[in-house]
Order: sequence, then structure tokens, then C-alpha cells
Amino acid sequence: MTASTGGPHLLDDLAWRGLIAQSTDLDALRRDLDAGMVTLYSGIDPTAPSAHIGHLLQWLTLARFQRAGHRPIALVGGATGLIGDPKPTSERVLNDREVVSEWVDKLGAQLRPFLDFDAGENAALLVNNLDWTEGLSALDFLRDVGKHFRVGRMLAKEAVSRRMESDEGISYAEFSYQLLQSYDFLELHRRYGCTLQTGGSDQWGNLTAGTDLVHRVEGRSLHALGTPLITKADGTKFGKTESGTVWLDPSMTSPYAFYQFWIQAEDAMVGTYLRAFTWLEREEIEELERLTEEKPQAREAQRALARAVTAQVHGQQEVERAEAASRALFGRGELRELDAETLAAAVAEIPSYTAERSERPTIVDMLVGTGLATGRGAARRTIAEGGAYVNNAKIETEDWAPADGDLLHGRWLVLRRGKRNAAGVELAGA
RNA sequence: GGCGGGUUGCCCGAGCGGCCAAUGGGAGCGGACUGUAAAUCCGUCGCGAAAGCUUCGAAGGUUCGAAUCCUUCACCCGCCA
Repeated sequence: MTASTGGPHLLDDLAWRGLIAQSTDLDALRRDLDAGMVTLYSGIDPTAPSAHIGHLLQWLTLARFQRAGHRPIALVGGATGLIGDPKPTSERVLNDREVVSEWVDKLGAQLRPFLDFDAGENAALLVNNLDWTEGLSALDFLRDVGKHFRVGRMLAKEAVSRRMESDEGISYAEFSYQLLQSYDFLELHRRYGCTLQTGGSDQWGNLTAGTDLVHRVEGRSLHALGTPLITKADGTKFGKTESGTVWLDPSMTSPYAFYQFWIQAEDAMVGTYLRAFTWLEREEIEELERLTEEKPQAREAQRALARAVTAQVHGQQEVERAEAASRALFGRGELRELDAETLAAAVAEIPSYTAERSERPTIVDMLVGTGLATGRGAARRTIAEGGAYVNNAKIETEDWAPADGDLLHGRWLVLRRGKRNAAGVELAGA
């Protein structure tokens, strides 16, 4: 069970999808992939209680290898997460051990649906690098790992040199990070015959540090493959919304918000995202790209993207809910014409809160109450700027309060700030 | 351990006794245009309706008045040991 069923070669598909930014020796990798099952790994560090869409890309890459018959190891960095990968900008704050350990568990559970852990020979594995570093003494670590590293090369790594040049500098702990991560590759090579590490291109220094270490210790040349950093069309960071990072955890980013994030993709990038984040085939994606060019206002590609990615992460049922809510809230139709059930379902997808009728909440109260505005000042500003809507009608006065006739089905209001931030208010009580 | 430099709002970065809630840029947010896109232009961007309140690493002090001066502490950077 080596090569996949028909279709293009895995590496050609990855290249077409724009997933190969850097690699050690592609031809050698191709030979190994063709020769049989390859064991590969990719790791993420627990820096939050949930993975985000950047991590998703790494897991999907592992999954692409698995579908081609190879064996993926998903690593969660219970050890590396205790140290922190140097950021180019600033030193990280250490997280407590208990917190990190909790996050490791959450991330592990979160990634399971993306890989097949019961595939027989090439079943996926989930590992935690704390398992082989916790018991390691500092002396052993320095002798067995540290001795193989040259400080000159360590200093040359992008993240390290940037930090050396910054006026904040870098701690020894973060400086040592690359040793820890390299040791993972060595350990996984020894334990499982792992010969390939994949990761974001921002990890390239760490990936090659790993292949270097294995080369020195074991005399074998392993492979590293870096996926590109996904960005927006102007090169700025991808994966953030007004309310921050796009998380996979539905309690941190609701499926509706998740869906909305993708639907709002720029025309110029929607093809890139389809290639990288979905399993759609080449012909389908090229057709969608063509549609974007010919009929951009139809937003077919964005819709397909949102649907596909949301389905993978949250399931088909959530896609349908998000789509129904999106139709209700962004549709041309009158909100008043929606039946109570549809409206209730739509409101359930968006931030909402319940206010007491007797308190006679004003538009400002409600903007703040729903979280659409961060404070009363911001709410007033929104109104003054003409960005506040109730049931799709612009509200221009700060002391506006709903009359009974404004309520949809006797109890709901749909608030909107700007074009695309909606929230619900339910008025309770007599 | 010694000497020198630094710590300003989400980020970068001016300010160096009153005119500072603090110049400018970026990001963000709202509007116009369009298509839940981009670009562009306009507006906005500590909290508060306002009076006012709380900010410029922390704590004290000098002064009518401090982000700006002094002292101590913490952290960072550099050179030396």
C-alpha cells in the first residue's frame, strides 16, 4: 500500500496546491515516497486551549500524506510548549505546567478527526514530546544533543538573529528551543523510522536543525518540507478577524463566525485557500476560480470554500446552520418575513443576549449588551458614524429604544454594526 | 561585579517641566463605492453623556504643575570583568 489510487503524484498535487514552499531534496523525497510507506511527522506547540486555522493546514498536510498511503505522526509539544519557540518580535511568557498539559490534551482531541487512527499499517499516531524529554537530565541533553550543535549556526537562524538584533534579546531557554525540537525528530526517527518532518515555512530553521542532528548522530539524510505561510493578498497576516484568531474550538470561534470568516475571503486569494484548505479536486477548484473571474459578485468560490472548510471542522450540520443564518441575516429579504423558527435558528448562531423589556434598553445598551460595541463610547461612535442597524434599518439617535412594533415575532431584534457584524437581542418579560 | 543606554497607548515610534490624553505611521473600526471582495477616499481610534477620571515599567520624592527632574526597585540591551 504505497502509491495512492490513480490521480496525480502526491508531491505534484501538493505543489499544485501551493503547499511546498521549501524542501530539503524533493527528488530524494519523491524516490522515498515511491519506494514505500514513509513515516512523517508534524508538530504544534500548545500555546492556547485550541488550535487555529494555521494548525489546521499542518494537520491537513499530514492527512494528504496519509491518504497517499503514508503514516503520519501528529506531535503535540508538551515539552517544547513549556519553553516556547522564539518569536522574531518578543520573548514569550512561560505558561504553567498544568495549563500546558491541559492544552496538550485539548489539541490532541481536536486533531483526531483529521487523521485516521485505525488505518492499519499506516494508522496515524499521536505523540507528546514530553514523553521523551521529561526524564532527560540536563547533562544527558547537553552531551547527547547539545554537543552536536554549533552556536554559530544556531545564532544564524532567522528568529534567533532577529531577536539578537532587537533590543529585547533572547533568553537561553528560547535559544535552546531548536535543540529540543531537533531532538524530537531524532527520537521519532529512532522510535518509528520517521524520515520526514513537515511544518510551516516559519519553522524551516527548526526543521533543518532536526535533519542536521539526525545526520550527525545517525548518519542518515532525512527530509523536511515547509509549507508556505498563508497570507492575505497584501501579504498581511491571515486568520484573524475583528474578534481575533480564528480558532477551531466552537466555543472560541462559533461555527457561524468560522463560516463567515471563509465567506469573506478576498477574490484574489480564494483559489489559494481552496487549494490549501479543502479536498476539492483540481478541476473543481479551477472551475471555481474561473467563476470568480467571470462573476465575482456571485461569490461562488467563497461559498464553496466556507462550506468545505466548515464541514471538515464542525460537520455538515453546522454548515447548514451557518448557511441558513447567513441567508437570513445577509439576504435581501425582509427580516420580518422570516418565520419564527428560522429566525430563532439564525439568532442562535450569532452573539446574542436577553434584555428585560421593563428595563427599556436603548440602542446603546443593546450594542454593548451583545458585544457588538466594546463600550458605551464605542456604541455611540458607531451610531454617529451611521453603522448601527436594527432589523436592517439604520438607527441615528443614541436614545432610540425599540417599540413593540419593532420586535420580530414579538420578541426579537436583529442588531448589526457595519455591514457584517450581526447580533440578536431577545426581549423578555411582559 | 563595574560602566553606559533603555522601558510611552494593539504594534512601531515622537515627546524630554506647563500649550500632553500625549505628534506621526501601521493595524483595527465605521461610512461612501461595489459583491458579506480588493483598491481608493472620508471619518474614527484610553474611560465617561458631560464635568471629569485613569494613563507614558513600579514605588516614593521635588515642584503651583511631571511622560518629562531626583531616589529606589524590576526588567531589557550593550561594553568590560
